[in-house]
Amino acid sequence: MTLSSATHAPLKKPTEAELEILRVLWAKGPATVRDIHDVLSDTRATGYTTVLKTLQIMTEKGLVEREEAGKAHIYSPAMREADMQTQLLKDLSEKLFSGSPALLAMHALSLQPASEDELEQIRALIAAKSK
Amino acid sequence: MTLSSATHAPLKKPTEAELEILRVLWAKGPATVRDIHDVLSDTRATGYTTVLKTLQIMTEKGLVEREEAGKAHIYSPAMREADMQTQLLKDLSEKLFSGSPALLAMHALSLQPASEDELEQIRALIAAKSK
DNA sequence: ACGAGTCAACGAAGAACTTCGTAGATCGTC
DNA sequence: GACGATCTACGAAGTTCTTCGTTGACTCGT
Repeated sequence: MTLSSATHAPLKKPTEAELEILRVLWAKGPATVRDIHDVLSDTRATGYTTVLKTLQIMTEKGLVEREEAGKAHIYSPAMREADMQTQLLKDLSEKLFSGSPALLAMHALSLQPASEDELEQIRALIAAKSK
Repeated sequence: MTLSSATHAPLKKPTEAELEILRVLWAKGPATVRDIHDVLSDTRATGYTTVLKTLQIMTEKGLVEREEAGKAHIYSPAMREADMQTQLLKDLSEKLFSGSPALLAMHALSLQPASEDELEQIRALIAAKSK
């Protein structure tokens, strides 16, 4: 008995193409297929109906929500960017860092020169955590 | 003109099933199909030939290397776990953290209570960076 | 040397993902 | 009210991923 209310979709991991669309929506806010396609076609060659189809699938999956006002539908992300970040970080930490976000964070820190600002923020975070 | 030498495969992102197999190889070292299947079938129902087929594909992709000594072949990961961690972290940071591993790290740190040991290591890391 | 067990190779089927062509509905303008 | 532009919906094709059944080869013990 798989119960999942109509209001809350059971959250699914987005595919590559879906994530690209979500990024546009997070950056620009609610948008039509045309809006999204215009942004995406700056970077890569992509057909209008391809974007449309993907958005239809994303609606079924519950990744976006659609307002059907007027002729062109308006799409919004169903999840905040921060929540998606959390979800994918947890996923990656489970698959590749023994389920430890801290280990993951350490590896990420060792990757790149962080700015002094960033380092300061991290210090603050740690200070707060160690109490 | 796609040139790619026979020796160095151009490294490809592993799929879910492939990553599971790699995790076994990183944990146990070089192993046969039987070894890997035994480990995996503890967790989930999976057929022997499924594992075999996946390993054959992974060999083509250059994700694993195969030594054909005796009857059963012996597979090893083509990439160290740390390098895969780096690769996937960079990928995620580009897709979802404006290309900033530091931002990613901060988000990861905010996810979970880290142990005092971990916090100490992170402090050390930061100290080294800010010099 | 025969039979049971184990192995790699192959092919095929089904699912998910990506792409896009075509058709039909709708809106604005003249 | 008809034309052109724009939109959604639908379906189909191609690719990748996952799964596994079957086949033929090899090995070991008797």
